[in-house]
Amino acid sequence: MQYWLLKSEPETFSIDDLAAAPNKTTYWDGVRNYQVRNFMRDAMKPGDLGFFYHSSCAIPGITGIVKITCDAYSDHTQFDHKHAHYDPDSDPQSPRWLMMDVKLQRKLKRIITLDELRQHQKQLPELLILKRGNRLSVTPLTEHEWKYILTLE
DNA sequence: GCCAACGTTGGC
DNA sequence: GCCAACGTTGGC
Repeated sequence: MQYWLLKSEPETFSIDDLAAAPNKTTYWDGVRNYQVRNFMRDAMKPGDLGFFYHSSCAIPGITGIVKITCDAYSDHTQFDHKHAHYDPDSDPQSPRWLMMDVKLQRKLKRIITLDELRQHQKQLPELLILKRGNRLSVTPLTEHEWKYILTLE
């Protein structure tokens, strides 16, 4: 069992959008970063849990808990030349980019803000979201980080 | 293989 | 809108 933090811009797709989706499930498309692709390909497994994080917004922070519900599979948007994430260099026989499905487990009772996480940096010294320059849209968390953050709720 | 230019992310 | 950080691209 692994733990993850998944960033989403709420103006594009928010925790409430996920709550309103059929079966509270969506596919996580648009990853165009090799490190994140490799996480999805090599490390993320069905049953893994993730924090749903709102980024690039007024109050960045953790808003919910999701479950990974399948292994990574080809992200179809890479072959759609009308799509913003179209990748003309990806070979359909060997797709470069992957996505997976996530299902909402529950919304948090309240948002655990980035600001609040920073106040607990001593207890979370390796939390990647708090590191300078961290821009990965998917990052792993340790079990300790996962459980500690949940006690803040 | 180096590295300058450029694009993107994301907090503020 | 600004800008620091970082990944990618492409000329050499």
